[in-house]
Amino acid sequence: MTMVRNTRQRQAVVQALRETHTHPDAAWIHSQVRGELPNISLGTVYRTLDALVRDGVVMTIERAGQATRYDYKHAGHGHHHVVCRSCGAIYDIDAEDLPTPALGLPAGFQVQDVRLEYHGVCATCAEHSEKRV
Amino acid sequence: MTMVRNTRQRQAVVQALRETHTHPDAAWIHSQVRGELPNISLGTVYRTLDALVRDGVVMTIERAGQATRYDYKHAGHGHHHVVCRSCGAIYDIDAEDLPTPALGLPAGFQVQDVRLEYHGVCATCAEHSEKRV
DNA sequence: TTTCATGCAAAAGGTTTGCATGACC
DNA sequence: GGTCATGCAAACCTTTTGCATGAAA
Repeated sequence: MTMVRNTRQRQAVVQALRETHTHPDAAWIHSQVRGELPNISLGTVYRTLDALVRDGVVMTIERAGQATRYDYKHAGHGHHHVVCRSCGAIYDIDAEDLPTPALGLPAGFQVQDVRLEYHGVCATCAEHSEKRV
Repeated sequence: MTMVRNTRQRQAVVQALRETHTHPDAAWIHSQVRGELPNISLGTVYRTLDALVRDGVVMTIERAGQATRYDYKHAGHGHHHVVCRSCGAIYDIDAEDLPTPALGLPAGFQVQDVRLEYHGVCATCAEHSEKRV
């Protein structure tokens, strides 16, 4: 059994994630939590986020060269993500028919997280690149 | 119209991606391509890969803190990915029933790529962590 | 010949880690 | 009191970028 201590730092990080409706990165969470705990370190934020991901409380949206974005898994609120490659905006879409079946998984693989992401260009960015031509 | 030059470096990167059945990262591709072009730089590999992703020829599998893995999109061979969080292994599963519908997308969003990923722990890693307890 | 890609090396982030200190149980 | 988390700062790794050179069209 993994022992997890209920520190004030951990509480603050969880609270910050719960309250926002955006998909913040570690630096944003850090600056946010500093309002309450001015001395909390970025390292602690990262360690806490890692633990939350391992516990299945939080999921990540990862993009090469960009900061990982974190998303609190509110109960009964399954959704997937739409990611704009141009500006990095992330939208939520409801997961009515989640594709959880996953036949053909490797033998013995234990699924912890299913992520469905639509990558492309949002309307605003598409307009801008049209104008540029 | 974007002008893309057909350089030997570009050819070599594409060939390396076509030939492998793994999901290599930029460093692996670099060392591989060096067999033919000993002076090719890692920067060029990255720039080429970026272009290939933009062109829709290649897709990425991204993990925070880990090197991005690249996957050549062989025609008529749609598949999704199974990612082991412990050892980083990536498996392919066929995309028989791809969840491409995506109702509820933001207005005007142009989808370029749909990625469905199953994250969890592979059989081998699960065994090892059991033994450790 | 003009333009774009390359190589090199340095810089820029983001994330992880070691260690002494402090907080939790 | 023992153990684990924290803060700090340095290290690490991946990826990006500036610039002079070289190769494609």
